[in-house]
Amino acid sequence: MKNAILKYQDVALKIQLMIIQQGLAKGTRLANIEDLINQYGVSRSTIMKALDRLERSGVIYQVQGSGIFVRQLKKNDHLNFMESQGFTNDMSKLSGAFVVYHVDTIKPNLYIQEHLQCEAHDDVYYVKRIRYSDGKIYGFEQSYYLKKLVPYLNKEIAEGSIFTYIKDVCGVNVGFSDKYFNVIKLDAKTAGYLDLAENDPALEVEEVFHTTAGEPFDLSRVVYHYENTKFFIQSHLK
Amino acid sequence: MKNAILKYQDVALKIQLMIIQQGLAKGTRLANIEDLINQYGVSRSTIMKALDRLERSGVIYQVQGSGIFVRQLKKNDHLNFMESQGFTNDMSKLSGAFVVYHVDTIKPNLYIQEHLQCEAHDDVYYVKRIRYSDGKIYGFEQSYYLKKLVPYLNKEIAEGSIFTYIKDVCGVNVGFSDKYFNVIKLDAKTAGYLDLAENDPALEVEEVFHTTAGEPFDLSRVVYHYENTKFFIQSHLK
DNA sequence: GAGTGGTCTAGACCACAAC
DNA sequence: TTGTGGTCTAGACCACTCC
Repeated sequence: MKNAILKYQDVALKIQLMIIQQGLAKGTRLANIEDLINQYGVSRSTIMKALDRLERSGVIYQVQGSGIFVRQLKKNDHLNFMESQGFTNDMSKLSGAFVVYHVDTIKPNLYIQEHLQCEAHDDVYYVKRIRYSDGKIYGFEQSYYLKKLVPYLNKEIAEGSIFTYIKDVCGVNVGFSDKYFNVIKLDAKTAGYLDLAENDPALEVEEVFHTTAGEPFDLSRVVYHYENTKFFIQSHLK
Repeated sequence: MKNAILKYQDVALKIQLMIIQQGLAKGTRLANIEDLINQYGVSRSTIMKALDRLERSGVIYQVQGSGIFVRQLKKNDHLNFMESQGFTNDMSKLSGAFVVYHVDTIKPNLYIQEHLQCEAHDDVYYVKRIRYSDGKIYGFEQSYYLKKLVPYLNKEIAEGSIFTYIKDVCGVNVGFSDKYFNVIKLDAKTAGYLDLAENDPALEVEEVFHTTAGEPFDLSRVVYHYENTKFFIQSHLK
């Protein structure tokens, strides 16, 4: 038995739902903290924590001495770069699918060993696939999963959300990730996968995912199609 | 008189400093919360808030039931994509400089009006400049600042950190930003600024900065040199 | 000055990890 | 079972905005 409902998560969810359902426009002022306390029957700190979460996820912004306001500008044609997990992210809403080329068990080379903090004899799942959506190619992914933490994987699973599987079935708790990215000119082979020409531009993203316990379990490299993918990040500098 | 030292900021800073000064490696366990409370003479909540900040900025990670550990993997050749403000960001450490082409007062077109939520008659500063560092071109920036909030700007100021100026001199409190980006093929003109060829790849980042009060004050478009810039983000999915 | 968000405290209790 | 981080409370007081 895990995941008891935390009050601040519950409150955050309800406030967000309320904003969406009522279709509140950007800049709309919400109830003040005192009212929220009474409305949800929780302590001030709990409300503050809920609001903190909503603020960091870009739903609201708080202005000291003034109020709490709706932020909310969702560009549906842009991918949320912070919430992309390996590949699955927002696109789950779309009608997309994967074409899976490989799901193999391999021995990691030095580069993979270093990033996954494992030994040469440890088994690693190698997944190679392409993400489609609405008939468009979004990107080409090569991923390495530590078998120690992800004991089983096959083509069928890789045709859906691997992360959902990893979390729900393997019981892996995803904690944090390091994301490195840069722009490249495509080589002939990768261009072929993306249905683009050699030397066409692309965004190359390499990411290492860690469990909440700090163990790396997935090294992922995604090359995104430059015409079919746009990204956004809502950041908070306060 | 503003910016009284907040305890949680102070504690966060001291812990981070300690990690750096002692050169603690990734995975090193820190003192437990009880000890931190005694060590810094503050309440549990204050410690927790300090740790929360450090966790979100990628310095540490906390594992329930186990401890607090150093995260810290700074790739110095990568720019922190979350902390890049218009342009200034981490590079401030470098020996870099700007070449400023324009600092003009203009009337905003419809596109700018919409993003800065202003009227056609409002004055806007238009800044066009290039970022150099170690003899390399990092990127080409075009920025629009609302004169209402940034009453003065000139070429000399634009040769340094505009954001530092805006914060310290104009008293603008930077709150949050919306960042949109994608990969493009360079047009001839922009390629010229970056010392690249037409159709070479580039990362195009458009960002709208808001004050803590939620007012947009800067619309910025930066095109980064694909060979000279790499980025990283340390994210927290918990 | 009234109203609103932000900081800080002390302490109870819960959830998870390691032994 | 013990230790450790995480949640939640009630309440005092501070900092800022707006009238």
